[in-house]
Amino acid sequence: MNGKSQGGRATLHDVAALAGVSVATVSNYLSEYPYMRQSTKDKVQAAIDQLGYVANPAARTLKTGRTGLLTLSVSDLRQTYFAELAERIIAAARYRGYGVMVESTGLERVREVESVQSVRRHLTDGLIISPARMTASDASVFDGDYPLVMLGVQPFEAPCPHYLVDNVRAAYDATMHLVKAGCRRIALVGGALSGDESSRTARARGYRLAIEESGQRYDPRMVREVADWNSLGGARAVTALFDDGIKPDGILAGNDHLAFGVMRQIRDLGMNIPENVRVVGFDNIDESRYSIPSLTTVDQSSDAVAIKAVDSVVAQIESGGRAPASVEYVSHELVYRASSPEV
Amino acid sequence: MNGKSQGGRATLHDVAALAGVSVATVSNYLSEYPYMRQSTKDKVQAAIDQLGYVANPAARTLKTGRTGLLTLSVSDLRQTYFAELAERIIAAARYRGYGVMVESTGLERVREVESVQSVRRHLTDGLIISPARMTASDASVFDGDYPLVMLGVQPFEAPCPHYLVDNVRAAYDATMHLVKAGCRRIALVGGALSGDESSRTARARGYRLAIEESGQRYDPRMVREVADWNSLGGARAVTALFDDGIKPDGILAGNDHLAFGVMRQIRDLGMNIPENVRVVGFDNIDESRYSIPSLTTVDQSSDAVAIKAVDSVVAQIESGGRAPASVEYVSHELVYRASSPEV
DNA sequence: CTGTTAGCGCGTTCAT
DNA sequence: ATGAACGCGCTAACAG
Repeated sequence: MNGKSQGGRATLHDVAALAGVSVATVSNYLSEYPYMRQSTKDKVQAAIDQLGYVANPAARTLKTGRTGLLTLSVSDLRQTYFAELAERIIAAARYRGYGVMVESTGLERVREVESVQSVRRHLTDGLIISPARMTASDASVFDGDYPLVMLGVQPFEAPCPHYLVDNVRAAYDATMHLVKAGCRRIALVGGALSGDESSRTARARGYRLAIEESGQRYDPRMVREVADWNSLGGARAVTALFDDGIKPDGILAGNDHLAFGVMRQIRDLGMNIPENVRVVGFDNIDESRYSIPSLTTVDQSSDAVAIKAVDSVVAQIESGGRAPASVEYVSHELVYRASSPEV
Repeated sequence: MNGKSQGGRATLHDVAALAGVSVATVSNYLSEYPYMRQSTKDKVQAAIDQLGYVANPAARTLKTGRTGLLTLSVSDLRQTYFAELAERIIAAARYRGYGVMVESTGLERVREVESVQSVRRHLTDGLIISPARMTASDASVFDGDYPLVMLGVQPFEAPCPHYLVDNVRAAYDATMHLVKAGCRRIALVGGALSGDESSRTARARGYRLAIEESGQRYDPRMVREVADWNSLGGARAVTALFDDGIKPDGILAGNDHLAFGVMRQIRDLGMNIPENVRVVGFDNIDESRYSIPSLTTVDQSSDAVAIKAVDSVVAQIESGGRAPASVEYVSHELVYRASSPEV
């Protein structure tokens, strides 16, 4: 009862036996060990072909401690931003020879915490996580020296490399653009005035900064929180604004889906974009190029984020441990389109 | 130099040593072996807690042959349909105790074929794949008895359980709805008149069937192929139709994104939806509920697909092999909204 | 240049 | 009810 007979799967021993060499030789061949006679190589390759041999990754992992897998933990793949990010991270990982196990946590704190287990239990070699509900009190799950990269605004200091867009600055820039374009009553749809530090609160701060710096009066009623970040949420926020007697002439939306709804409602109220109301979104998702009108939006270069994140985890994996804490703001850029042309 | 000392990770031996029992006892405890003295259990648990012991999945995999992972292979997560499908498959797998490694193949045949390797090499326990570019000549990559589920229309017979929407029927139903609503010049944006069997060709057949059966003249110029399935592609197809002197009063789009672009262009040409032109989409993505006007579309119940797919692979994994070939059409349903109300 | 051997950490007999 | 010992398939020393 040798390896070959059970399960039909050939092992290194089977290959070695068939080729008439030792297992070490086969292993050497597979790791492209240079000092080998061509005739030996040929024999081994022939045996491999004949048996259809493929190495058992579990055995390799047990020996080397590497799985060749990364974990990506995001809150919801149905959010276009995350889908696009995941796509790019998978591509970047693939390019470096890694597979990606994707965890989706549905904005639930417990599941965010649980999603860390895959690395901690060594099911994967490293973790890229963009938590949305974890707080400083959960930070202990990041104890350890496993490779880790954090993405997005967080209410705590990440004990690892952390890549994010400067949301305060991005919202400031977007708001300033509206100011310069002549808007005097600028609303923020999807910001948050209070609560744990998040992209929502950061954007609200940037918005406020720009409003005050430009000498306009800051009015908290101009900032609308939205529960569901889809078009409907955006449309409803617009309705609420007008119902409250506030008539904005410029609207910054928390993401592009909200902006689509905002634009829809503006038009349904009989106003024109950008003539009566200018609209700016966040994320620059593919669809923002094709909306009516096409959407001016803040590009967060998720492509750059993906590459930086993967490069960093992979470097950590190869160096055998956690990299020191650091914060890097990836560049953002306002992409001008029809909903609020450059001035 | 016992296990504990290297890498800081506790092993079964460390736990056994600390608890003063043998490794087998600890293993028994972990597998909830019933015949055990309470005092022993307590000692073991105490040692586990003290050491923060977690089993090494690689060693377990080597022994049991199970990884607890599935592979999901789709063409592009940026396509909303796949993002939503992936989200649901991850949720269904999670519910059954499995993780999901996601492969994105970017509509490249080679990468689709490569994505099968993760199961074949036993990196994961089973594969759910929705290939878009593979042909019958690639079918040999599915040789073997590894757990496999196929999704979507394919130009070959899948050697495994296969779940898909009856695209011919769905397109037929959608087209018939337009016919019954009084449309006399119905166009198909995103169909394909020739080429390998795919959802595009199937939908074109269903469309044609309905047109001919309803006594209308079938005109191939009414079927527009589209390279990029986004709003812009849909808008351009509409422009092309009108440029060719064809003035449709009903348009069936290959997916919702195309439909959004179709609607945009219709409106930009000064026509109203649904008064002048009715529009129907495919997929029922979240956004279709919020568009202007909201979109009548074919729901493919990707939730049902996800659950069936995961249930099937898991059953195959647990039974130790490939399930026999079978084709199951999951139900589809026309969701009526403003772009073409029910008649 | 190639072969021998000792584990990686766990599950699982078989004794006791 | 518990322990001893082997082997899953592979890699990495080291020996020759």
